[in-house]
Amino acid sequence: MSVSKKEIESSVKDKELIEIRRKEIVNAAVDLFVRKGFHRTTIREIAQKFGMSVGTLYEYIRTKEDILILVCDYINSTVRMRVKPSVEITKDSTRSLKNAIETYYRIIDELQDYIIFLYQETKSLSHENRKYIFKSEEDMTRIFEDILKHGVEQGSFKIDEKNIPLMAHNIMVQGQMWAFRRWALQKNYTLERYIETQSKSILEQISAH
Amino acid sequence: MSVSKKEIESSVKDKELIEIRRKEIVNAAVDLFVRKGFHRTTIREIAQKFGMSVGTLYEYIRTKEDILILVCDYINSTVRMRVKPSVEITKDSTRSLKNAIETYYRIIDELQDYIIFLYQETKSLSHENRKYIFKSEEDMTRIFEDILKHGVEQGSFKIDEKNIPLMAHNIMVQGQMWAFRRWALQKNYTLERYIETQSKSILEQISAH
DNA sequence: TAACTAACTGAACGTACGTTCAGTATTACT
DNA sequence: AGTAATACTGAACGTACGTTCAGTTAGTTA
Repeated sequence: MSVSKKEIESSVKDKELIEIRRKEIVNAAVDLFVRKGFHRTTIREIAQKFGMSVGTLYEYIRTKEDILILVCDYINSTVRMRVKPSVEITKDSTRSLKNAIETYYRIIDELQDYIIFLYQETKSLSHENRKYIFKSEEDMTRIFEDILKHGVEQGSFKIDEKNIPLMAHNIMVQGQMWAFRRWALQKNYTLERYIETQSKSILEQISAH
Repeated sequence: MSVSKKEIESSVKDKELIEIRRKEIVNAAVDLFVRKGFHRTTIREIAQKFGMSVGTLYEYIRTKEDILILVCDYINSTVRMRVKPSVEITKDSTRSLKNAIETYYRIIDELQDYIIFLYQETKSLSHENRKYIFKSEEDMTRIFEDILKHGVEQGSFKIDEKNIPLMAHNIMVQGQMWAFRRWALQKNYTLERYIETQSKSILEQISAH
């Protein structure tokens, strides 16, 4: 689930309390970060938002960046946790893939503000912490890779072994695009149409004719 | 070319001098912004970088955001100015498209730091100014739309009229992805291979079999 | 009930940085 | 030469904000 949560230092001893308070922090921060951006949001606002004093807030984190890590981590695991259970590798690879795409794209639509936030604020993280985010994204990519691989083995898809990761990235980015290009896409297409069209053209590329 | 340059107020009268000084400002700022991000770069650094005093700098802009506008605008027109002359609509639509994709993707590779910067800092612009950036991006999209349209008319491509803009966006984003997913892609593929594979799968989707 | 500890408070600290402004240098005009 | 206008300078201003810390509250132990 969460990758880095446990690695952020805190001066509070009670592990359970840390868990609770950090959830409160994240809940308050996500909202503000997404609306105003990381830099424009102040510690004071975050603390105020859920009725905690600034001093106490600092008992649960070391720096403002820690909050950003918590938030990025939270967003990532939210997406992943929502995608994973609805994805299944069945015998009908085409159906599996279509289903995975639809699920993922719908979740992106729902969480589009979060997705855009990740695109924009990842760079505010230190090198070390950015790696966690990338890793998490690679995990997601692997979900699609697995479906593709399975389809190739079954003979439903025809993709050069070496290009499977690339294809997986394409599928993901074409979903995320729905969020970060919404100014163009959501003016001209409905989500349903978008999913349908993109699915079709993805399948066209890989189906073994 | 530049969209907003002329609309930023300046207390200096000499139009030509404004042009010159702003070029200096942009040159200094682009570099710093790309390396350190907009927020982390200070006015002082920018001024110092090309040996101008802070006071004078402020004769040519009103706020720090003005510099960001100038820089975003500069990056956009750089990309556009480099793509446009090498794109041509010939009788051989397939060749035209392949050529346009290769040109665009190579430029992205060269300017990848700039592309990533645009993705990340556009949000720091006010709503009004963001529209300029989007508009500029739509101009680029239209280049690809035109090639696609032409190919459809000629019978080389088979795309539903309504999906041409979407296809154009796909082509562009699959290029930009080379920059903002470099942590995954550039580890596993060379630029040449990337261009080849992506071109092929794009053409596969749209060629009239 | 005294002593100790853990959790919490918010005023105070320090500083970094965008912006201004009083003053200087340079050029143009009369 | 004297005046005015334009371009330039950088110290000074103000403030916003991340972080700290001396002190309070509440709970636990003995």
